[in-house]
Amino acid sequence: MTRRHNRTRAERGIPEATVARLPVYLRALHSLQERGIATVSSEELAAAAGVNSAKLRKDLSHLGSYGTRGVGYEVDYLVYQISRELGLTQDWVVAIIGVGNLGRALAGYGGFASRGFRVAALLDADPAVVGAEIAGLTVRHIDELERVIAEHGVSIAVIATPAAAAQALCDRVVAAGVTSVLNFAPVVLAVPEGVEVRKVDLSIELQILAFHEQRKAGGPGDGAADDWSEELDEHGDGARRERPPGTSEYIEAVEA
Amino acid sequence: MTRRHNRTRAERGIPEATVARLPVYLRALHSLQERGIATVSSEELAAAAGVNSAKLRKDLSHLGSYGTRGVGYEVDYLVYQISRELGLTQDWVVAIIGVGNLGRALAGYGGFASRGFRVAALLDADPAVVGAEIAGLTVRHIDELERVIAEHGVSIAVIATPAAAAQALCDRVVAAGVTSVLNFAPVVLAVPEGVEVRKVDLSIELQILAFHEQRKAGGPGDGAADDWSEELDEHGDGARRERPPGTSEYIEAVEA
DNA sequence: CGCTGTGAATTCATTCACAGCA
DNA sequence: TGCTGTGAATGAATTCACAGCG
Repeated sequence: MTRRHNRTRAERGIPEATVARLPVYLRALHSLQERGIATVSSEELAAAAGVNSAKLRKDLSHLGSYGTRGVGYEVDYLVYQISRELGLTQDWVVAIIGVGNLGRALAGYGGFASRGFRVAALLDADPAVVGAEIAGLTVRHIDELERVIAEHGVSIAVIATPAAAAQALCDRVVAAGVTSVLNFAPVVLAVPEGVEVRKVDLSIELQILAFHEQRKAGGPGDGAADDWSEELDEHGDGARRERPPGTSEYIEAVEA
Repeated sequence: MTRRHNRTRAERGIPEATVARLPVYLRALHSLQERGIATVSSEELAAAAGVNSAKLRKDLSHLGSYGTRGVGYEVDYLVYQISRELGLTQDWVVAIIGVGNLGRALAGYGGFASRGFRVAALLDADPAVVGAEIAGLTVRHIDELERVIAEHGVSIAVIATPAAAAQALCDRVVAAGVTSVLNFAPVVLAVPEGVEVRKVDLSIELQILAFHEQRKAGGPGDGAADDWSEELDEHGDGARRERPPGTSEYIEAVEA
């Protein structure tokens, strides 16, 4: 099935880097739609998306030839093509696992409901929160995970639990047939071939910012000696720097 | 200042891709520390971090020669070197702007406090939330933004407001001297040269997952016709697909 | 003419494979 | 011997620059 007429469609496979930018273009295009703009040039759209125009054109060329030379792109048409390419013309059923602070924020997040993503279930292990109604859904107990996934036909699981629980829950959702996972817990999840995991990690983003911030201030270590082994001796075997090391995992990513 | 003795340090500049992975290595190393493991090979550490060992070794080689041939890396030492490189041996003062669901989740997030990041202020525009105490901090009014930034020496701003407010607030924090921004609002922020912005966008992550999920199911469009202009005629100029387009921006990213 | 679409050139990142040191 | 550290090889992404079409 699929591929009926192959007009100009690039054969197989859009580069990952391009896929990651398509949602950004889509958002910029929606914003143009709202302002009633019907046509846009690569230069303008690129500016709105925060990339340069050559990159934008190359990205779009991977989807096909959807522009008009000398004119630009028709906004509505491009919205449709990108949406279709991203799979947003169909609905995806999402379950949120872990209804702590973050889980709640996600459950109430407009972005989920608004464009092809339907949050169908919230799950948690804490009896104090099971049964509560959040964002119009009743929180189910984690024991019901497999049943809930089958019941609703969940295809994307969002993991917003503490680090310690994440891998076991991931294993369970995968065993139950889910092949896409969005992970907010600060662990590297191991999954079998064919399962896609994406990770959102606040701590990592901050650390990357810190790196650049430090670089601006002039090189690493700022004041600390570069030679460590000598200091090790000073301190005995402990080898501690400014702060004592954290007691446990970096982050406990929310939990009710 | 800085660069005293230049031993084996790679001259200037660690690749971005490497910087983005250092926090992952660091977390894996912390986990090893907790388990009392003193030494680790590139193979083991790479497995824990979810990368291959050649990549890990090359990444670490950008920091210097911190391993021992035939043995591996000393965990404590490597933790210190990576921390220093990332700038985690000093404290960074963070302000969270927008105390909606997400802002609250962030304020309570262990990862901020636990490793060099100190949340010093919460700000919001909503009078109903200003003055409230959240995670041990009193929420200040957004009018006080500049004062609060100066007062606490904020160097990283976290923007967790609705999309519409984000750019204006970003301009203000930048004008107040902040050069690192972590943006949760679904907009592309424009900033002057020298200011670093990182973006966390839940909607984009989901869309990328949807793309891969769709690909597994076999090509885009799944059932929808590929030729669109004909359908355009059918529908008049509206050109709407399955769902009506969202009313406004994709996402309103939280707000009290 | 003004713009898109795209080969060619370049830069950046990953992987290979092994020399060299502990 | 067993590992790290790294040149060299490969592959991916970006950018350049312009041919070609509306």
